[in-house]
Amino acid sequence: MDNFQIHFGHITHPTQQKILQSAVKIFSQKGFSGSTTREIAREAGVSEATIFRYFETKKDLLLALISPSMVKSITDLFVDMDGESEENVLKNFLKRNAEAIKDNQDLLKIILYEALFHPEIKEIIFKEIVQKKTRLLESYFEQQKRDGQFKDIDSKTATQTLIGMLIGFQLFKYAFPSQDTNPKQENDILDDIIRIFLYGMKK
Amino acid sequence: MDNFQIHFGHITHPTQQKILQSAVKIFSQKGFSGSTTREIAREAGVSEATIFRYFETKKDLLLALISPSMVKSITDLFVDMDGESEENVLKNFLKRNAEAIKDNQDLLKIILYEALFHPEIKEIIFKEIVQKKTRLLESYFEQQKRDGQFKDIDSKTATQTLIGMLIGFQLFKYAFPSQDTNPKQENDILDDIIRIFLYGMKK
Amino acid sequence: MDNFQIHFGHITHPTQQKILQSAVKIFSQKGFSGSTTREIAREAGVSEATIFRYFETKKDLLLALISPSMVKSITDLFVDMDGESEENVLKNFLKRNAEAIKDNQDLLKIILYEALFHPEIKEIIFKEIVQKKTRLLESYFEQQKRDGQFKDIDSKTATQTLIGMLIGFQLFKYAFPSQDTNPKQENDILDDIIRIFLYGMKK
Amino acid sequence: MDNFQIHFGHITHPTQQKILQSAVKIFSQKGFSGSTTREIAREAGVSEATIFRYFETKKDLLLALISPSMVKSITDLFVDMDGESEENVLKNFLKRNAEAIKDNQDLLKIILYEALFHPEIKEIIFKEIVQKKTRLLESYFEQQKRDGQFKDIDSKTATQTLIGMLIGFQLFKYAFPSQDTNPKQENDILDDIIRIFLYGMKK
DNA sequence: AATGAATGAGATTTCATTCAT
DNA sequence: AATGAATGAAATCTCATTCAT
Repeated sequence: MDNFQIHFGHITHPTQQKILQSAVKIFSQKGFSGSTTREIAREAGVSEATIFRYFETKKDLLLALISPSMVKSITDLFVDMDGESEENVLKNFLKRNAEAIKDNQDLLKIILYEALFHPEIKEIIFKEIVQKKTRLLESYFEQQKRDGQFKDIDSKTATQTLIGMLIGFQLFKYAFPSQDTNPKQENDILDDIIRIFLYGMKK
Repeated sequence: MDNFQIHFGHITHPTQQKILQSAVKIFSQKGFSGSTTREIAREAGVSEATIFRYFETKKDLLLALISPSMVKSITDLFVDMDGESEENVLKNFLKRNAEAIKDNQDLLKIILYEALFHPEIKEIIFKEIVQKKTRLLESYFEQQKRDGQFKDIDSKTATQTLIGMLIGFQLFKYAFPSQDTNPKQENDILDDIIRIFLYGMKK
Repeated sequence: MDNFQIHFGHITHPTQQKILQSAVKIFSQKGFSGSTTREIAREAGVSEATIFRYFETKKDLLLALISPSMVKSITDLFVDMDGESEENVLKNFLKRNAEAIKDNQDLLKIILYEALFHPEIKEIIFKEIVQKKTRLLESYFEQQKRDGQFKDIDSKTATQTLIGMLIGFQLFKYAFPSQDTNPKQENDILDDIIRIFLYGMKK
Repeated sequence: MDNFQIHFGHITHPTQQKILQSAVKIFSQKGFSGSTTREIAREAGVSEATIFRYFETKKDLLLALISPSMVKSITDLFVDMDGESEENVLKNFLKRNAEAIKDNQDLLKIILYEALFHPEIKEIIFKEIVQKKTRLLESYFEQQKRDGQFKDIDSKTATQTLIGMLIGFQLFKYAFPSQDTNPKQENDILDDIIRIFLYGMKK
């Protein structure tokens, strides 16, 4: 609805595409266990039997959504930290990530929440998302410290803090949207977040 | 297991207590939809019929865990912002919340996950947790700004940012615990987080 | 409600009385299989366990309501056919029966419905109600035929016909009461029924 | 068993037909609440799950039997009052109805008895059966009165009386069949009933 | 390639009944 | 005499999955 139509690049058959898209929609609304193959089939406009032609089990359907290649295609979009100033670098990073999150909110919702109960999903997240982002930021912070720009604050902590800020921003934006938690413009909020973080880090 | 035995203060009957505790354990491991009343009964050492003597439906069992009074008893523990210095005030706040989270991790996991799919739960969280913490922090920030201590950064944003930091900290601590994401001592990490935030906010 | 409080004469204990009365109420509203001992207990203001102190099984509770002595106490009220004229005799008969039905409608509803599914109840009805009424009427008709008052119509048929008329009257009165099926006064209707029957039978 | 195989005209699928027929059989033997879906499934030679493929709930299965269209198909068979003499007209009416009842006894048993506990069923009976028969007879009686054939007896009462007679006849025929309540031939009994009624009504 | 039909296994819920107090 | 607590057994209903076409 307020979501892009995800295209599952490595999947060829249009029926399979429809099923995957419907699964994203239903799973994100009701969770994996709370969804039925019947609903997904109905949403996709196919019979339940058809789902099982393409995916051996319901769990396989979930895992197809979260295949490493799938996750990679989301996270690889923005791997570089660039920009003319520190402020710009971080702002670019946050903004690109905010956009990637926005474009894939339903899928991310599924991934994050099902990770709680499926270790293999947690593993994928950790390897494909957490570690990558973490390393990227950590090495950036190390660089800045070496250049004498940043305080001597542990880079892991700084990384987790920044990611936490991003998550907090998303949380209030998506989880409690109508409740006017913050009337400011998204862009201004991101600017403020960066200000807090940067001035906190800078010498 | 790695969790305190929660005591549901307003519940009188020991059997009911056992059922609630078992429900917390099972729901937190498999999610509400993924759990069966049979498992909960087995865990509690009672028959399934006994569960339904105390809770009309499975959903009612979930809601009993998340009753406003329940949630209140968690969140009301620490309502004051106090301490001799700003640093101390914030550190106290974060630490107390970190402890409250630790003591109730299973229950919080359930609440956060199920809030996604049950609007009435989201409502409770919003009213009993988000709004309370938010207001507390916001008024503290407003005070600091008035006193000329803090920069003129939007208090809502500052609040969301600080909460995000806390969430980030928890996330890495609980979601990816074994993966040595951060070897530093918990206390030191909190100190660093506060340093970043405070120096970001201070004039 | 619109029903007398039946008193189960041979029952001594007040708790047992209450249970029987509640059973009549609930069974008549939902049928035997559709009622639960819980409802009956609640209605009687006792615990379910108490019901089973007085009645070994739920079925025994039903049978206690329909014990021959119970049924006898209803039907024996009016055993004579008397009156100064044929018209009066029949009218007295119909009226007394209409009253007996009115005073025991809930119990009769139960008896009639459950007779369908419990042969032992059907047996009781047949012996205690049908046969008695039937014999009474048949011998009256035989007498009238012998006296040259009535046509030579089979007495069994006449009996069944008259009873049918009474049932029809009751049916419209109780089954479709609000639907204004017949605005006339009850007494006038009975008069008309008797006129039809009597003029049909008389030579 | 002693019943025609009802064909549910508007239902297409043979499995659904089998289920409906089995439901008629079981419900008529044990009542709705006293029957289990397991028995019905066994009788129909399908799994319980299959029943719920065709009928969302057990109650829906009951209501499908008593759908207005179903009831209509029974009662619409005989709507005309015709014949050369009054005697013939009434005899035709009673006979046709007696036949319709015979052909659908199990279903009628269900309808009549469940109407006691399910207002929506009572409603259907009233609209589809009672009102139709009632109107038909009432207008016939009005006509006869206008033609000077019948006494000035209230037409509603006359109608209820005649219907009562028919019910009485059926009752003794079906409810106490083996007990030799009436050894006369069915046809003769109907003749007698009509004689009583007609001579009761005629001027 | 797609599906209508069917179901086994199991989930939730109900309910008559027991029993210790 | 009465009941709160508990439950075995069964009832209704669900759902992922299979299979013949």
